[in-house]
Amino acid sequence: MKLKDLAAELGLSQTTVSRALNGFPEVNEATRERVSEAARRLGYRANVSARRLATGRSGAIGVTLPLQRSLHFGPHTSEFLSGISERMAQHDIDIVVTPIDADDEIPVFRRLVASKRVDALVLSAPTPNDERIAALTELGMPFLMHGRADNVKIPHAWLDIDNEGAFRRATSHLLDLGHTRIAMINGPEDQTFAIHRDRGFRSAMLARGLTPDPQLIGGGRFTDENGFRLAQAFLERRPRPTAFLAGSMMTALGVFRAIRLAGLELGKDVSMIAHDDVFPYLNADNMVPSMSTTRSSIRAAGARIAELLLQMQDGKPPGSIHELWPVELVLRESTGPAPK
Amino acid sequence: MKLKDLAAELGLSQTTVSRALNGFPEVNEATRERVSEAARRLGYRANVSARRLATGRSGAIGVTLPLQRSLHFGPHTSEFLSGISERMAQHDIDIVVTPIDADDEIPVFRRLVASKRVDALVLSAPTPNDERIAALTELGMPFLMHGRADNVKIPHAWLDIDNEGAFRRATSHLLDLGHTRIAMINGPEDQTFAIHRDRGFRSAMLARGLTPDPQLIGGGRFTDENGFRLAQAFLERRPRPTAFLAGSMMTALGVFRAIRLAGLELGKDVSMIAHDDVFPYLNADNMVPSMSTTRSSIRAAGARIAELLLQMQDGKPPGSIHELWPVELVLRESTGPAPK
DNA sequence: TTTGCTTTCCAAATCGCTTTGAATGCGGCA
DNA sequence: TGCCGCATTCAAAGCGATTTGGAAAGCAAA
Repeated sequence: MKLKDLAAELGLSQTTVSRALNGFPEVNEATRERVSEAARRLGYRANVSARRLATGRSGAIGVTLPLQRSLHFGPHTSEFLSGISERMAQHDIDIVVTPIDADDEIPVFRRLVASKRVDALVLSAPTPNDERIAALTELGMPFLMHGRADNVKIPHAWLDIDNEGAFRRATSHLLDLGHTRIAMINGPEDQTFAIHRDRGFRSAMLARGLTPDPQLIGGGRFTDENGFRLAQAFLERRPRPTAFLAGSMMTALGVFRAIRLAGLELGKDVSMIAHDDVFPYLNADNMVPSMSTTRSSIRAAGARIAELLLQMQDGKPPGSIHELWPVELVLRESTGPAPK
Repeated sequence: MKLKDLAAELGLSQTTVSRALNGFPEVNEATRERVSEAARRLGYRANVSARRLATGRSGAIGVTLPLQRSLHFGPHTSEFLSGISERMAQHDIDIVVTPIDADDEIPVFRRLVASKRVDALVLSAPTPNDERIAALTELGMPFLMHGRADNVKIPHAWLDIDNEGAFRRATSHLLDLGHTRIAMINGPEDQTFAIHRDRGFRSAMLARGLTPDPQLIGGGRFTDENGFRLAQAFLERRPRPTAFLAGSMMTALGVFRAIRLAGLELGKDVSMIAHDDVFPYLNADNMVPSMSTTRSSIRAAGARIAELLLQMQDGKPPGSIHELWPVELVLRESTGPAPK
């Protein structure tokens, strides 16, 4: 069943049928109704390839799946994709996942652009001087950055959460509770979100006249293993830290284990605040003790990114799209007053 | 830069250029070389929409992202997608993720088919009488099931892991260690993989003349919360179970917590074997105690599925594609002899 | 009746590729 | 010389939509 058939069936021209279905004003309402009804009845759907060729737009947006970085992007993927795709499906826009080696991103972009495979891209995990921004801008490929690159002057769209503010507040709270030896288990050092968190942590400490102990700061992948190793090392220092900041729920699990293994009790001997991206399968509320977190739904971010991309397609200039989301601080049982 | 331009640049016809680039035999090697060189130099890439329209194939395969089921599919997504997409990228085939409400899958399939958006689909999480199989077969849309539907006679392609065998072996091993009160924390009861695991568990028990205690069997989502709740309830029974089988690493985390909270030691007072899909961010080896697992890489499954889909596109009949992967039993510290 | 607008619909061009069917050049053979 | 077969190359016809530039019909005003 193609447009031609449908038009023949209705005794109308392809033009009219096409316009009727695509909501053009110059077609009689009665005709439009008749056309839609027939389309529904006969199960007609426009061949997307043909439409894409004719309109010059691919009707798809690309989401890069960084293979190397997948170690820390991993568990986030499904939530993020769900958020984006649910919204896009309503607009009949495809989500194409494109695996990318961190090594040769730019050539891949070049190919994507040349083949007109996607109308826009969603990038993740920016570094401070992220060179992808310049590359894509030059190639004329619209994109939205999930996160922020710090030092890039080129105007571009981004959506980020307030990592710095979140960790400043979390740190301040721990300081309020009397903790002074606070350990920080951050993410990969080259990522801006980790840098921002570090900045928030430090500024809160400095505001109280405290200097963060570099021996109590670690970074790396968001794996439980990494959390465990770092926490274990930190706990061996004397005086030992009385509180932990963890960059993700995965690392928090590892820290948790290290604390227990050291014979300490979380929420009493040691406090912890972890960042929570709100995974449905790993709930901070249901841990024992329940985990205090800085919370921001990555799924919601995905949905919003979809919305913003749609606006960009409608002509909204990328340079005007900057969203910085506040992060909730949710206090639960894993934080308590510093032991005397 | 389009085909026409490239052809003009070279002083050749579009036909020849197209054939040269697509590896047809009837073009002179010298010409082909000249064409490829020019294409490379000028950064030519075929417009995918045009190609798709001309060939009638979409050059994309769809991966359904079940929104409801995402609770247990969630953490697997990125690994699975990476596996598929890495392989497909080499063939210039897009991976389109399609969010699907469990409620109205069939209409979505119908639309997918009508719009010729994808050439094939990957389905996940089958139920015993999975009605998607009949629907897609009728619609003429090729697909590959990740998992198996039990009672469906229609020939179709699938790749599954030997859940029954895995859990039979795991159970047998626990029995060998002297455990007889074994608790089982399975997945969602309507899913075949959960049913198969249950079957493996029961058959191993029955083979030793033991009847599984229905009070020690639970199912549900693969969340740490669910694992925790069920394990806690099971541990309150008397006599209490001395061993656990957990359906996923997420539930295992919950079970772990419940065991600890009950003042018991994993690997000594209580044993556990969990199923491990090999997430890079949650490593059974690095837990304390390290976790004995039934292990099967979901990423490898994704890669293989991509391979099989390619074979299907080359004409291999779906009914001939059935792969049942063995599952490793990896013994670590979480399993020990049953306490006296 | 003619003219000038709307409203509604249409024929044909176009998007950039693949593919069919035919043409060209050339050496070999009768 | 003339014909055949082979290796190459080409012109043009699709693929199925959108879109441009009218055209026909209906109606009001001149």
